[in-house]
Amino acid sequence: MDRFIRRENTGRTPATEPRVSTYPLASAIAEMGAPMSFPRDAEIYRESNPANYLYKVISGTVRTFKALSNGRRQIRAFYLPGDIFGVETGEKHAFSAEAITDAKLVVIERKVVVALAARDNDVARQLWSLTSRELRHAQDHVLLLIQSAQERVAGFLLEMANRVPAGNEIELPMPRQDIADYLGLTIETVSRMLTHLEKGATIALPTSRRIVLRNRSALNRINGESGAPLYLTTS
Amino acid sequence: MDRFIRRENTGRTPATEPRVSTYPLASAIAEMGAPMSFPRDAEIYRESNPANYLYKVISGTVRTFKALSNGRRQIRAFYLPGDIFGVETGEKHAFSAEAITDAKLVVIERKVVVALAARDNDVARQLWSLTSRELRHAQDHVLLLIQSAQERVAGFLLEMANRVPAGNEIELPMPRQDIADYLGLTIETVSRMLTHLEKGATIALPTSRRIVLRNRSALNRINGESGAPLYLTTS
DNA sequence: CGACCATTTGATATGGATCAAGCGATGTGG
DNA sequence: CCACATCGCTTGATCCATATCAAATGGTCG
Repeated sequence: MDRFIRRENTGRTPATEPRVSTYPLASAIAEMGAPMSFPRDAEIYRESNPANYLYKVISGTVRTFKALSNGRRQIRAFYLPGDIFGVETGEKHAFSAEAITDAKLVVIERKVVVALAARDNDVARQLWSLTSRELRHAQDHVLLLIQSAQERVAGFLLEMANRVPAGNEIELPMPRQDIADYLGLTIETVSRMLTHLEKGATIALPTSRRIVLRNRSALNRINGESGAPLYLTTS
Repeated sequence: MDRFIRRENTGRTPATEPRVSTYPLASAIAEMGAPMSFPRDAEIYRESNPANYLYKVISGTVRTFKALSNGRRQIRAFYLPGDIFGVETGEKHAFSAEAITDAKLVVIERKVVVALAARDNDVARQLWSLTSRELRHAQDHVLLLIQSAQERVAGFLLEMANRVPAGNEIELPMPRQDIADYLGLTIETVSRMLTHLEKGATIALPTSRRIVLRNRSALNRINGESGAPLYLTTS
């Protein structure tokens, strides 16, 4: 796959989850998956590569994206610890995946999971549910993209805040360029919208990567529509 | 549901498909579904209504959309004859559905299909596959929305042309406003892009609803990236 | 300390929205 | 059957949000 990929010292993580889990997919990944580490900006897989593996994020952040002809890039999603990605509808990946920060993943062969799903309805249902999550996310993404720059940035912040339920402070793992490519804006516009929100006391920016939501209802008001994006966390 | 809905004279359509079909979902719908007619602009279901039915388009065109707070509207998809819609990930519809033209649908209870899926893996797989199609479509939609107005319109025309494999002439069932709401543009911009394409001899517009693709490769060039959207036809 | 990279800030350009009017087809009533 | 109202679409003029181009700032690492 890539020169950056290397197997961990295979000291299996202690099974903190019950052996007969209500989440058989999660257990399967935990028990049969291989831990792997990727340094910052390493490629995990590339668009049009065969989709032979599923990935679960243990630590770090991953982006999936599509590179466009004109050099632009469309980021489809960010995956945080606990998220599963790489579930493809076809034989090939439709997007590329890269580590945004140093990341630890657990990797499991697709065919193992598919075989499991054939025997175990719960696994099948969970796979289907992963696709559903992706669908909901893509639909929310569409909704974001038809809004103004202000609204998109507000929506993005709320989305991230919902995924990291750690109060009102978010540590953004990704650079401005990634946010811009996710929102279909330029980094300059993203930056301006953030400083504008800061001037309005809606957020604070202790550092460029750390964002304090000082007025969530104002953000929700800006965001207007679109309801809480349930998002891609493994239940 | 709605005052417009009325059952057909229940003369079942003759089963042209083999009794033991390779598409058990399609047969189930054909055999157990109820035919219904909707006049132009009739509501089929509304956002947040319980999602108790699946729908298959027999004739006519359907749009699904979300109404936004500011009066705007985001059209998610157009469904043509043969397409199945109404498959929801949750208990409630996330979008509303309306007939764009007079439309004949076949309606089947969700729980019937779900029960069938529990026994028949093929049905389950087909349901999953419907979600996958929707996902692919939503992803293609995202890709459209980050492009220029020119590119979006070109992409839309190619998408429609791929779905109606009737040569180079498309009969658009929807008004400009629907196209605009699908592409996140205004009707004026859509109109301008079309006349611009016409002036460049890329398309012809015998009537406002009828579009002749005179130079598909030029359209593909404008569209640039994004690969053929496989789209939502029932296999 | 100095180089580098990410981010912010500023000045200007531009694509698409908005506002407004005209046009053509369709349907209705006199 | 024609005149007129209506509706969907196109065309034109102007405005504005965001892109683009350019430079300054700040933070990080050798």
